[in-house]
Amino acid sequence: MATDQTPAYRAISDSIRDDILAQRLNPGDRLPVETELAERFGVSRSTIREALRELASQNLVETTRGATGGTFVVVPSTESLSNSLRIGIEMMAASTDLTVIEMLEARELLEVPASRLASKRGSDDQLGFIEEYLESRRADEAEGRELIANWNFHQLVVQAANNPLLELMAQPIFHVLQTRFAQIRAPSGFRRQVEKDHRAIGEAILARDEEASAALMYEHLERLRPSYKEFDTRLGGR
Amino acid sequence: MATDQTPAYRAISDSIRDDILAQRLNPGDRLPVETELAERFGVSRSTIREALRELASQNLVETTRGATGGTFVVVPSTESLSNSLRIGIEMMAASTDLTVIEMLEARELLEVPASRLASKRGSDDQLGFIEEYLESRRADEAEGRELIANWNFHQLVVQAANNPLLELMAQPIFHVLQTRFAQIRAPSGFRRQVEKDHRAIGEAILARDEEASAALMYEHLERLRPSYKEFDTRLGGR
DNA sequence: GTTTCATCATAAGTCAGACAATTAAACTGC
DNA sequence: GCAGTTTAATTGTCTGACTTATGATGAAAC
Repeated sequence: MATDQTPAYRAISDSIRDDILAQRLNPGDRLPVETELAERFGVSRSTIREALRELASQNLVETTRGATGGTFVVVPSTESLSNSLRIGIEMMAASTDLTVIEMLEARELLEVPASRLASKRGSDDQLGFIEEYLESRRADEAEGRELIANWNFHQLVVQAANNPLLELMAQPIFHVLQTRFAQIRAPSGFRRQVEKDHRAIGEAILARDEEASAALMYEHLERLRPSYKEFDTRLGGR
Repeated sequence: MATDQTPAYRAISDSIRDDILAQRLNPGDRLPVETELAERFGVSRSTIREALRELASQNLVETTRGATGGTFVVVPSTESLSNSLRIGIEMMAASTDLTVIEMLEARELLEVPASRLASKRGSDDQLGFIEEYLESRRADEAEGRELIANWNFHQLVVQAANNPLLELMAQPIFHVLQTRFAQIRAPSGFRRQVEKDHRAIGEAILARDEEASAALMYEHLERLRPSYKEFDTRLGGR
């Protein structure tokens, strides 16, 4: 006799997830309280709670305590999704499943078009942020400050491309590469080159020159490739 | 006095997640049994279990029952990650955060280079699968069968590109589009065109003609765009 | 010796019921 | 009206028990 196999909490979280995906439950909706869910599904409250924890960590629901509390369906933000994806990619990168070269390839694939799209349809505000960034970097450099927020540039470009999926995918890859990279002191010549590239790309975007910005982004990432490769092997990379 | 705010189960899952990401716990490692974790963290077993459910649904750990059971750190498979991502994208698409056009844009961004890469470095096996697919479709058509497994083509191409990240990202987007699309009966002329495009792309890949396959994939997706757009508005899309 | 089967030990899965903590709303007194 | 207090609702946590799945162990059969 084939027995259950899948634990009740999993079956329940699957069932509720289906309800959400099929839009029988919509963002903002409040689920019944835990005791009622327990009754409905014919299980104990602990089991229900375990099911809800699964849904919560998939960014499908949120719970709050107190009188007006409860469990609510949420629409996952780009940020929360991006974060989950980042963790997954980090794990894959830590095992042998994913090389730095592959990450760089994917990054190029996303950011070159992102640069083009940012030039094409970035809002004035978004381009303003890029301009601000360039200016603040110029100021930093004049005063001999180190690079702190180079973190921002690629993020700003991708955001300006105005496609949430692009942001969602590019962000985690960039973050993982950046984190690995940060463990090693890059030679100052390298960093200067990065600054220079960023400025050139940024200015092309500000001039709304799609092809130039894409080409410059491509060159920039290609220039990065050997360095990443080297740092990778130094880290005992694969 | 600011009290806890974050529940214990969250704090604990965060803590264990940190251990995993910092590689203090590695794939294959077994966590202590629940009762021992409970002691260590000074909480009850239920709280530990809720923390573990969170980690499990992020594909960071797996639990099995029985004598040799326990909780094990796993490296998330492309498939499980892809699946989580799909759900997130589905949710975003169901709310107003993500349009079909944006998905199609992202898809083009991924699949055009994927086609190029597949031509360049797809293994003989991978190209063999594509060939098989084309043949089976030809057979279907000869016998007047409907399209069943057109589902496969794009998947095969992306896999042949041999970059796990590409697969990870392209798959969910494709799947979400496909699911939406499937609700509507496409005119047979449209489906015939799709078949024709697939064959042309596939043959270019088999000939290892990078530029041709990329160009054909681009044209193919561009051809799809107005149809998706139309179907989208018919569905009350945004 | 090897195979087959029953038993056992171990770990997760589930349950019931209680109490604690948090939160917003309702109430009270001024 | 307003400030402070009470209260009700809901999740958070604990305790301790029992159930179920599953590999290991050892005994019996071949």
